[in-house]
Amino acid sequence: MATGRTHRPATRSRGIPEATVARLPLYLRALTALSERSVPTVSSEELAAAAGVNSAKLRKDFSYLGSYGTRGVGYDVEYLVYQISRELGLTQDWPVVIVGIGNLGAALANYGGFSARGFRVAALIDADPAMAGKPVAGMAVQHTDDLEKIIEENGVSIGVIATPAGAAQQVSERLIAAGVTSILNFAPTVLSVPDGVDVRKVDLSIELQILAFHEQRKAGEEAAAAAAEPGSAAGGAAPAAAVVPPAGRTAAEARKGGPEGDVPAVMPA
Amino acid sequence: MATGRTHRPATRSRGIPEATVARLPLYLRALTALSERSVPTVSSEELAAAAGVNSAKLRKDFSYLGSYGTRGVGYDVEYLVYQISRELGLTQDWPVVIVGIGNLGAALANYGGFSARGFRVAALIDADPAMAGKPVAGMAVQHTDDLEKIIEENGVSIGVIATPAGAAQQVSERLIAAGVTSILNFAPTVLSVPDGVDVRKVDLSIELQILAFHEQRKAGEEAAAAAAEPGSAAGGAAPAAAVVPPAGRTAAEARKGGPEGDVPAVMPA
DNA sequence: CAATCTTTGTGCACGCGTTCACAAAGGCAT
DNA sequence: ATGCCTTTGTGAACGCGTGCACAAAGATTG
Repeated sequence: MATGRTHRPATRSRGIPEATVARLPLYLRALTALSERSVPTVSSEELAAAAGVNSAKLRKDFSYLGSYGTRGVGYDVEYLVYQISRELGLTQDWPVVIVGIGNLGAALANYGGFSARGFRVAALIDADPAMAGKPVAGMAVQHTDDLEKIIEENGVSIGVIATPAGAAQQVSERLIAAGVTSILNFAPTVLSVPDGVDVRKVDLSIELQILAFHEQRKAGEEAAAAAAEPGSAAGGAAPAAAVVPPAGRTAAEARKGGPEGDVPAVMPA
Repeated sequence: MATGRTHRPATRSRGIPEATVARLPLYLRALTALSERSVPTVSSEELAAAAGVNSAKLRKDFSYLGSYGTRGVGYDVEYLVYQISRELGLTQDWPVVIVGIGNLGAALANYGGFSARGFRVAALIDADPAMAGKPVAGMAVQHTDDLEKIIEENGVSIGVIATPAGAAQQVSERLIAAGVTSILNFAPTVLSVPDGVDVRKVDLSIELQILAFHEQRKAGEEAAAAAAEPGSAAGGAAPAAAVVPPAGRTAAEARKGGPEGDVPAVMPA
């Protein structure tokens, strides 16, 4: 979603499209489930359904990895699990540090999804001296002062930032200076990082806002449809305070008409 | 990222590209920061830098909303904040429910990002009877039995799923049946939902795996570079257990060669 | 009022990702 | 061994998103 830069064209061969890489974990999860049920083989159609994608897309994705299927039969589940794991680099151990042990950081530390699949939480780091030494998820929280030492001693190359927004940029700089080259950022800020460092962003607030947009659009369409056909019921859920704008062009007008004084102070932070 | 279907072409006019919608919250955040600093206007260049995007892209994004800028000057911050808020539907109140009050659910309930920006946590719901009544983030957890009632009474149209993977599909079905039309899914599962329901997915494990892929690729390139120029230092961070594969074509060979017996049991769940 | 300078809004081209549709490949039954 | 049937792997077309580059628009200065 938010990888800082396009990856340098060097070593362009072997280039697996970014979109494909993003789907490999999905396939892997579906395959793991099949593997646990001892299913020996799957067709692209079945696996695609399980992963929630188009079967043609899945086949094309796999074609970037090599020719792993058997025509007329499908894919060997175990073999594919191994190949994708290897491709994603999950056959090796990835120590990660979590910086910022607040609500979210603690939840992440406790989250099973980390420890599974080759990721090992090497350290929990927080700037609050009161947190230092306190156990979270069975591990003592360490102070930010030791960040560099921790990174280097554990050979950490992946960092997770769960600090408040204000601290995130500085933390990222320290992580990077200490050797981290991949960052998963939960803080609601845009991190600016040097080339060669990958940043992925997880932002709850943004996701919700995108949903709100679609929600509003649905409500608008529904209102328009209801206006056209007033007899029918309201359909889905009625929005709470359905301040549905007159549903239509009103955007383009109004603008520039009112002075800037009419702008209500919208939302705190 | 994971919106189920392309949105129906009906009411295609006004159609703001999905990619643009996804960036609007970013712009809004940057604008809000400027607004707090009482900055009256911004150029596309400045704002783009703050949001971490290309300025041409930003201008094109804004052009979908209308012509809100003043040539030679830039954009009026307050006015733009209002316009984007309205476009995203943030001028109205969106009650949300969080289902699954475990580690993550509790952290989400406490997370400030929800209450800000027009989203109000209407209820916390959990299937564990022992949780019922317990206060989390200053709010009593309610039992799943009352899910439908809660949704309807509060006019909730956005649901957040933070349950274990096994429960997610069923929860989503109940939410949808009760009237929810947008879901933010934190459970590591593919939800299958009817048309007209938007699903967005946040999956920590997937994000980490994507980072691992790039990490591995960087390590491989670095090893290749080091091989070519053995005198230089290792550059960035040395991967922990650098089981760097012979760095090259090895993928295409080996396959089909070994029997399926050599596949190690990779990762638990 | 005219000239200059800044910044927007957008036409255009390019590249990536998705999807269709089908030939090639392999298993399986007869 | 031969033919049929299933499923893969991929060529090709299409559409979306991105970024360049520039003309139009407005402010500002003399």
